[in-house]
Amino acid sequence: MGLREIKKERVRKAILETARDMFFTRGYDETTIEAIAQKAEVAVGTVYNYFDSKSTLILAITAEDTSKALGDKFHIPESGSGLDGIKVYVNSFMKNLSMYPKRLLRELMREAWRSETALSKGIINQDLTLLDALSRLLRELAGKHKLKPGTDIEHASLTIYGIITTAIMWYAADDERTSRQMLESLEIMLQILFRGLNPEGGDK
Amino acid sequence: MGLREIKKERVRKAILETARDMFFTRGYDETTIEAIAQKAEVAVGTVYNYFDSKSTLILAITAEDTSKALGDKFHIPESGSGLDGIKVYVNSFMKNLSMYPKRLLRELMREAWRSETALSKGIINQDLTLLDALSRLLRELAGKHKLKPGTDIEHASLTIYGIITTAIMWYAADDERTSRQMLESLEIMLQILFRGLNPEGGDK
DNA sequence: TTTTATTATTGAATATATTCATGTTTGGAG
DNA sequence: CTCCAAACATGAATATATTCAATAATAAAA
Repeated sequence: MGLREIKKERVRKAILETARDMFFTRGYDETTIEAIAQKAEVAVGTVYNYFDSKSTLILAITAEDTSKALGDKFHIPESGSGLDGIKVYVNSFMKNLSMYPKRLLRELMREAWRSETALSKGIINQDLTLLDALSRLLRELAGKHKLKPGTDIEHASLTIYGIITTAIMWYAADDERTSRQMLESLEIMLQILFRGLNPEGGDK
Repeated sequence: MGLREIKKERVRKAILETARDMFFTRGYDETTIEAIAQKAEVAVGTVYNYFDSKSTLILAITAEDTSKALGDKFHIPESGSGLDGIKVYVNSFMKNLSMYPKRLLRELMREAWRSETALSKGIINQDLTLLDALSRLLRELAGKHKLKPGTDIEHASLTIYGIITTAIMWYAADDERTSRQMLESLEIMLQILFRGLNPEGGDK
């Protein structure tokens, strides 16, 4: 790696860390690009050489966090129902989330919808990691006969994903709501999903 | 109503309709407040006398649509499962949504997260209508013994709400996805929810 | 009708993300 | 070592949401 590359890495990291710091303490809206540039000791234009936009910056920061949080730790307990398997997984995801100030979480939700084609970037993309992990998990559960046979795995993952997303959204939207409360209602919703809503208990 | 009131109504309506028009044709980001003001024949400042911000404008417009769409038409078919009841309801909600250009939908999702306390305004608020309607619906279904006894109605509504929201988000995020596809996968997800994921078919 | 107070309108001023023409640095070729 | 092209950095210029002090219109009082 030449000097040029090294410098580039250094500058990139400086911008990223500075931005992260300021976003977490002051919030996204209150942090101007100019302030970031100043603290990172580069020009405004330089920030834009490294990141297409302010929202790219925050997305880059959080994407890194997410992939770290989801990366390793998900073990399915040998005993226990499918629900237990999911819960273990979801917990580490949520623990990561609760590190974020709510304000920032909201600003993040907002910015995630910014990219012209949201699918390729934005929140959806970050969530592809989650969705993917979920479907791997479900497939594994199905293999262990812990899922109703014939279940459409892709859609089941998407359903769980939707439930998780909803829990997060309500958590983020309401300053009063604690992460414990979020986890509790998430658990109830997952229970409902596993039990089903039909009265007979069977297929119907 | 004095002249003042009448004028006020007229101006408000002019701004709203002009904005609606431009948002739908050019998109939110491409429509400047100045352009709206010009077309509505008022000054920029006047727009701000009526609406706190640009995002307030789009939210006002869509909130109106939503409440219209949800207002009346939801009949629960006498025969049929609980799932059928939900589907009828969800369909009119979705029909309304598919009137929006995707671009605008995305911009809307974004702006909905803007208000400082998202719960009191924003998307969550619009959705309170939906959520409320869902829980009334579920309560009615429970009364008719079309729901598994002992189900936590509030959380069940929230679960369905989450599934709907997810379907909408994926629809909005992906230009390729048709509203038919959205409805199809929504239906599958609801089916999964009603059947449950546990293998035994029962409570477990 | 004239005067006064309240309410509404106005557009220039402000703040900030983003662009871009210009200048500077770097790694390597001769 | 000198010079060149490519890569990088810079900050003034641009665009646009939002604010606000000044002006105008309206309703009520005299």
